[in-house]
Amino acid sequence: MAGPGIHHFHQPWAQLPPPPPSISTPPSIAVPARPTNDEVRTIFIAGLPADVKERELHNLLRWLPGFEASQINSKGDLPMGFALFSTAQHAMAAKTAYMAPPVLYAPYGGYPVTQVALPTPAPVPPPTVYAPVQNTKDNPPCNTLFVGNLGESVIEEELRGLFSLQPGYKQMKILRHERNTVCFIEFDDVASATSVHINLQGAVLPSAGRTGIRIQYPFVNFIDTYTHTYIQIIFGEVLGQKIEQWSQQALLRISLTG
DNA sequence: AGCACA
Repeated sequence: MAGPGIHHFHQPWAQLPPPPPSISTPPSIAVPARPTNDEVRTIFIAGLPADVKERELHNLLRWLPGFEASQINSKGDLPMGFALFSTAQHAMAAKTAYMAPPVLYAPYGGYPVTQVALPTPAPVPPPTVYAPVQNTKDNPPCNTLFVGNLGESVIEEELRGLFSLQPGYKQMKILRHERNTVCFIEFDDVASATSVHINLQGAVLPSAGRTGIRIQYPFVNFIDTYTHTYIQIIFGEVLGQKIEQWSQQALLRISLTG
């Protein structure tokens, strides 16, 4: 359901002249039809993906207090977003909300959980048999390993017993499928994962048959994905004039329009 | 080759 203000402000906004295509000429959008006392209640958002949808911008902003409406101007080469708030304070607060320092993605650690003492898996003697493994297509190193070629008969306790003893081990997840089983193992850091990647490559687990396990880095490295997802904020009294800048990579640039 | 947790 749409916010209460979106319908109310749709008409006046639609009547505005189309905002100019360039950042150098600010649109006169902060002149809503309802009486104001020259407050700046509008936030200007640049750096949006070229295919951004109105709905996506709305979903991004709708939770912010005082949010009334948003719209996208796709006339220029890059889309620009505008968001209207009920007061200047709300607009300011919205800007501040996106100023929050980046939350570095912490796998499995994003929210508080009650620690449950799991039974420590029985330690498994280090594998003595190794089989050659072709690992032609691997992915960039990260702190998590993907393990395949485990066979159908692999015993989870054996997997846990082996990997949980490795230095830097954090946790692992085993995915059992119809015909094969894979698992992910998270370590404290890339170095720990890398040494396991090297040392246990091709290890033959007693329960896994005669072929060695294949250790790879996963397709998707969420740590990289999230730590490199910055939101850049630029404030400007005049649109496009940088006054304060934060972060290195831009997903969004949010300015106050005047 | 089989690739999750948010």
